[in-house]
Amino acid sequence: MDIDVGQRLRSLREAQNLSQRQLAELSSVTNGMISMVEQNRTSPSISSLKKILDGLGISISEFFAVEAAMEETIFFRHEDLREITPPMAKGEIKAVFKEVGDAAQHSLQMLYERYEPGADTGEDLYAHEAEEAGIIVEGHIEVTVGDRAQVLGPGDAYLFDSRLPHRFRNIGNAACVVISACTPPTF
Amino acid sequence: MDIDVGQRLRSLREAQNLSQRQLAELSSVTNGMISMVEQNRTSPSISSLKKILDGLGISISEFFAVEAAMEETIFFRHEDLREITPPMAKGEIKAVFKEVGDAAQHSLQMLYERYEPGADTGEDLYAHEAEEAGIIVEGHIEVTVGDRAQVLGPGDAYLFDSRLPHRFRNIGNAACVVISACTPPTF
DNA sequence: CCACACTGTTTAATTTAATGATCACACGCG
DNA sequence: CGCGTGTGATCATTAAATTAAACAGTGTGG
Repeated sequence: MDIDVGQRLRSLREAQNLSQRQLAELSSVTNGMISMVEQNRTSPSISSLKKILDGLGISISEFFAVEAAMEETIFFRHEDLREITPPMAKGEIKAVFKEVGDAAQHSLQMLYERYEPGADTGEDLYAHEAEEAGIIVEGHIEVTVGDRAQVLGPGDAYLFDSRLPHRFRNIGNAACVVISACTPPTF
Repeated sequence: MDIDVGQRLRSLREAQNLSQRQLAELSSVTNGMISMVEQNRTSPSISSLKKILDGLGISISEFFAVEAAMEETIFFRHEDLREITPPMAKGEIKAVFKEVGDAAQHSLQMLYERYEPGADTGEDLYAHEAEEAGIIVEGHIEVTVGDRAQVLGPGDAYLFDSRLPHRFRNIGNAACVVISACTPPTF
């Protein structure tokens, strides 16, 4: 599932009608290297790739932006939701999840989460650029995001950037059910 | 607006409680190099960075996702959710929504939807590429997506591409509550 | 107290990327 | 043809990434 860096770089350059030498001038790298990279004869360092992409006016994150979307299954019975509860937690987390072999690529993931009294996810830090949101359906739960904490009850909601460290703790004495979503999936 | 590759890599590794050597084992690179990269003493090649990120289970594109806004509203009391019920529907739809003036840009929208008996959204078709998912919390509802229809109950879920025409109808005699999410916002 | 396992860092050798110049081909023009 | 200028690819050299092994620090337990 590798992206062909060389191929992609070449088409980006050609899309701007630049020659390897012109781009080399804009990028402060040599045309020879651009040639090598486009042929995948060398794997450029991040710093070098960044120089080249600067010349193209493209950011690294844009360069690596990928897209894919194929679907089939639409409806999911509750017993078909995939159990993805982390080992340490009291409670359960179930995901709306397509089993389709290798390429189950979605931009949205929906979770059913049930936290028993005392459940604690611990601090979590996801790398992925994503947003995470949820609505409390039943019970109460303490949600900590970054340095802010709050106890939420039925109907309350949260929405934050997934890269912020976050933590869920059921500090009450009844189970708590949360329906949450994040984008993109982090698995 | 460079992101600190080394620092970012380190926090990602630590978020998974991995030592440099453990990650090295998973990544097929040496622990020494991981040390160097984390200190920004070398700029890894794309292939090397990819190996390392493979060991962390994250993709290059995810890695380069840019840092963004931090200080924002995170928690939402139920009475603060914005009412966005379409005029014709029986029931209500409330959105987790930030009022912040101009730049309320999110990739995820979370909805609390309540359908009274007889409620019917009618056919809906959104032009833009997005995904829509939901989990039924209470009651039953008939969900039609494209040419497929199904009656879902508590705990059941759905997930589909927003470009498919879709429709929700409460054909029972009790209210139905659905928590749903879509990405990106469609308003 | 010493040995052991673990952490991250550093050093020296090797492999590889990156440079600057050259090569080879194509096109237009006198 | 013969020359100038453009393209991308290639060759030796240099600079840098990468390796493998050693170094230094922190517990932990016999």
